Amino acid sequence: MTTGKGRKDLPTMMDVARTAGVSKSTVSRAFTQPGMLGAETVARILEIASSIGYVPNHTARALSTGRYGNVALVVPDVANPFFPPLIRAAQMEADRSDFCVFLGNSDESWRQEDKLVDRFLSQVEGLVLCASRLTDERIRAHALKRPLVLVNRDVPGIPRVLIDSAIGVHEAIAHLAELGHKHIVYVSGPASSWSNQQRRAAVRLGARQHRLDVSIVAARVPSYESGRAVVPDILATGATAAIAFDDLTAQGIMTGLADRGVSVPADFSVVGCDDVLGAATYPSLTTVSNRSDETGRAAMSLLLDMLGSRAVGDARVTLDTYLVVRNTTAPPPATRS
Amino acid sequence: MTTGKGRKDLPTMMDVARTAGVSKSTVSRAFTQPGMLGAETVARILEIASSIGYVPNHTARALSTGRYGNVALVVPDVANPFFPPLIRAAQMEADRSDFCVFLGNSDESWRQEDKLVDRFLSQVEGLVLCASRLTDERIRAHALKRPLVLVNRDVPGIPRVLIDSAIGVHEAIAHLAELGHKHIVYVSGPASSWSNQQRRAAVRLGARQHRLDVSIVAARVPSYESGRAVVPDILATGATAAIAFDDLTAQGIMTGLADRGVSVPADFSVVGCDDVLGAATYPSLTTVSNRSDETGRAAMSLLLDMLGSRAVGDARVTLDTYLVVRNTTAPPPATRS
DNA sequence: GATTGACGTGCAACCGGTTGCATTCGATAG
DNA sequence: CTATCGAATGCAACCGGTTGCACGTCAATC
Repeated sequence: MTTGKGRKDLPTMMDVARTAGVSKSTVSRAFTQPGMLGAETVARILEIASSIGYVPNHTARALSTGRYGNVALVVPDVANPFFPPLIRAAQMEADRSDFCVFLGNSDESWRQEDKLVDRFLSQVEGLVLCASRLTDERIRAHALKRPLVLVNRDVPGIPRVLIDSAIGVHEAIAHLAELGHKHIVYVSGPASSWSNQQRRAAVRLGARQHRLDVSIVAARVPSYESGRAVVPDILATGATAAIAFDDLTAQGIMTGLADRGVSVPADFSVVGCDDVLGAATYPSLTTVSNRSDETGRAAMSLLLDMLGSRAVGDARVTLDTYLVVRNTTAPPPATRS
Repeated sequence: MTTGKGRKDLPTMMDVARTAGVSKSTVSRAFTQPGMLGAETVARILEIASSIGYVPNHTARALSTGRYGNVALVVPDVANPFFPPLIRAAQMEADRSDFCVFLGNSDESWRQEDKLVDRFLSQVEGLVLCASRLTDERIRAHALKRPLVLVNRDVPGIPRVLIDSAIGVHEAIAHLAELGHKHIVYVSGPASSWSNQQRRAAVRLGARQHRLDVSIVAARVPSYESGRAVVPDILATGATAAIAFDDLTAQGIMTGLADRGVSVPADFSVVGCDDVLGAATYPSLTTVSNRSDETGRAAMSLLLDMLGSRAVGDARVTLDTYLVVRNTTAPPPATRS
């Protein structure tokens, strides 16, 4: 009655061999090098195998060949909407090559991440670390043991895939400048984030080129709440438009503005980053889109290339971003009428 | 220069044994049954081990013990916002017991799901299948080989964790009735979905109890777009409030209503399901919340219990839902002064 | 002083595959 | 008729651990 247990006794290669009247080796070869065997032998073995529900044991195979057929993917927070599309794409890419993927959630902690990597090391052929919290040193140490690909983390010598926000941010600034804005504000994310640093720099540069004033307001963590919380600071700058570190922050800002009777985009323009919300906000959010799915796919693909012994050298893939104009940007109030 | 390769040669147990001047077995025991060895022997071995960077090989251990230390988690779509919190919670729960988790994305296809399960079988101790697309028969077959827990899928005899929307939906209806609504509409999701069937039934029952008229409008797939698309149908029913299959659909409906100049909640009330958007919409969405994270935790916990040989019998865990009132519900226009 | 037992450790088989090498056998060549 | 060769298959070692059992040592017991 109990449903527990029932494990272990999966049929083994010996079971197949015995009922087929051949040796273990032959069964093995029937699966791995059918060409080496007689055609009808192979057919018979496969037939028997599937009839008794035999599936080669991944673990045993891995032990003897060293080819685990597994890879690991580690992210800081599965629930952060930026990651699911990335995870999904990486997943499917690995699947195309019949790899199984371990998922690790570092919970924003380098200790946890280090623990996970160690746990994974002995059963994967390679790993992808997203926005890793580890030190360069630890990353290099791990990369010595197994092929490693980084996402949004730039460590020279380690293959990495980076989302280059510069282009999209420049487009956003050009867009705002064209609408007539003269003073904008960048609402920054975590100081330690590579992406944040890059975006802030891009805003500064872009603003200079378009002769816009730029203020910086710090939202400690990237979230809806913190976006909502910094609205007073934003309004205090006198700016007429904001570029937020990410969409969640932008959305919080929109709510905060609405609470104060500031209408978007009539009175104030808002631009997000990451495009994780699609057109789902109201008004729908103008944002810098970055194809996080493509990022995941590229990283996994790069890793698989390394596993295929195709040397990738000091790969540094960057992915472009682009502005998606929706309905939260408009000319500043002063320009009207 | 190339960063590829560098795999394999992780230090082995023999390496440690050799430099420690002991046998393989002793090293093994130093890790698994330290109490059986001399205290200083253990200390020395562990010291040497960490100094040469030795970590026990998960795969080899699994092969000889049959305890893989891995579990698999399969979902139809990682990118569906309902799943990430669930995945995250299941992840962390497994981690507490030092289990690694494989993530599988069935891509809404039973073939893909079946393939993944077979791939996982030989390297996991058990698996959690979320909203499985497999037939009862296949599920039972797999459950024979490895402990299996289902989420939002009700197969008698197989342990399962189900989100019971009934309570939350009833609360929602009571809430709408109290506000003075007389005619509501349920915007349904996929016909094949267990959750959808349950929610629709709950709406029907609740409406009867509160003597409300209820119409059903079908949104084929649960998405922002389809929600937006069915707005004309919704308005055609003459209802003054809608309960949507999920939050994405609800959000699409809100946008569709706004496009037509129908103001929420002044002219029309909207209630979502799943609470995946938090308070991030504007106006913030009243919704039936369901703690998908707790669902993931419970399912993984149940699986681990089974692995611990604690028989769980024909477990059928149901999780309650509850209404979260935010700003998309208000009295119907007619009721107002 | 011999017996007993606890303790610490080594030996070797085993988990379920893979693979280099040896073996068998029929066919073709000489 | 025999030497040769290639195709098909078996043997056994190995991957890196785990674990039942045997062995040796030393102290407590009679």
